[in-house]
Amino acid sequence: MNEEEHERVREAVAAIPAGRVATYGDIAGRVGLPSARLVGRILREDGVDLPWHRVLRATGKPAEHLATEQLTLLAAEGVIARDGRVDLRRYRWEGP
DNA sequence: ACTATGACAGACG
DNA sequence: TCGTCTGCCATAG
Repeated sequence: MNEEEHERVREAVAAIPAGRVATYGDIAGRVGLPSARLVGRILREDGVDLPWHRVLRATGKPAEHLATEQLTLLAAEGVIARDGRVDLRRYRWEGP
């Protein structure tokens, strides 16, 4: 991993509008990373100061250890979760 | 060099 | 729709 990619991932995440969400895979594809796992790794490192809570799994469920807080933050922006799962068809951000 | 470990995703039954 | 299995790829030990 190089700084170049970290930087683009941060931009991509920062670009997600409030009230919308994206999946790890969406971000990976958008910045050209080969695996969605890498996005999670990057957010684990410098996710601080970014709207990381707008990034979910492809299933609409957040990562286990973050579930509670992440869903709270999303709810505060109007993103409602059903049974701990967000409706991607409705909130997914497809870019500008 | 090898194995285990994840903020993951897609295929399958 | 859900649980499981397999592929994924950088890191750590």
